[in-house]
Amino acid sequence: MDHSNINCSGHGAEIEALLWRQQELVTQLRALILPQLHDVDSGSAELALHLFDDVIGCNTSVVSKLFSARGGASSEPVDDKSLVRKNSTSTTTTTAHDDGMDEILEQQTMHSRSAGRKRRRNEGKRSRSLVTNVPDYDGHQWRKYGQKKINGSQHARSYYRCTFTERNCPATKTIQQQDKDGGSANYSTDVNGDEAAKYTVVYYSDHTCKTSDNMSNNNIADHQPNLVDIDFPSTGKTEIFTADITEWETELDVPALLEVFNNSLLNWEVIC
DNA sequence: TACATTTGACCGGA
DNA sequence: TCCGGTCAAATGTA
Repeated sequence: MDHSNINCSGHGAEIEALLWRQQELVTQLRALILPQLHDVDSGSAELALHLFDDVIGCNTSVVSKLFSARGGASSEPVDDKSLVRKNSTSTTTTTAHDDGMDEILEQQTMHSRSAGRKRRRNEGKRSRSLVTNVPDYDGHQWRKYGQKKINGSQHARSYYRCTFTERNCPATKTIQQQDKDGGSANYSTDVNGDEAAKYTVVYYSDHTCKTSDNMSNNNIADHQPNLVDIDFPSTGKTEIFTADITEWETELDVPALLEVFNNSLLNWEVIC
């Protein structure tokens, strides 16, 4: 891509938004395909997961490289609070009590608690928010570590972290079902005409566990991808991509998949 | 028995 | 003081 052709001051924001939209759609496609693919061939599912993550990673890099020169004005959907959070060094001072043993025990308790606590909140972490009907399966393994009733919301928010925290994977996510009375726009209808609940999913940080976990369990040597030719009419070129689709392409009903994408059931939104 | 989930308490930022 | 994110003991489950 010729970066010089991108006018960041003009259409930059629009291009950036489109790139993020693309990324969210790929994420959506991943969530849609992987569960089906996993039932057919877990090996292919793992490879597809890796490919999807690579695509998303490439997209993120493109956005970062193209717009990093805009003085940090990237519209990457990060947590707003992180932008206004000051770099405070103040610490909470413990009120001094003179209650002998009780105070010592209390201080020890307080110390052990605070020492065990890691950095609070998701300040400074990258975040990506989206709305989906299928919040659970996104190709990663999550462990729920909390649930909280949120003010003004009918449903509690669930907190998840990556199962592989022992590998220092910092990825976390929150899932919150959208309120039903917030208008029909927040609810889509499924194939039966029933209202399908929509969930706001916010991902924090990136997975650092996937390469060691997902790929190590599969014999990549036995999983040689096939080459796929894709024509680009705009450039007149034919690019060769690697993909392993022969094993599952017959299992997936592609026309139905496209129809689903046109259906409001998968009306994803990007929350910036 | 090991691992996952639930849930009330704790903590820190606003 | 309120609110939301996290901790960790209790509980559930395979």
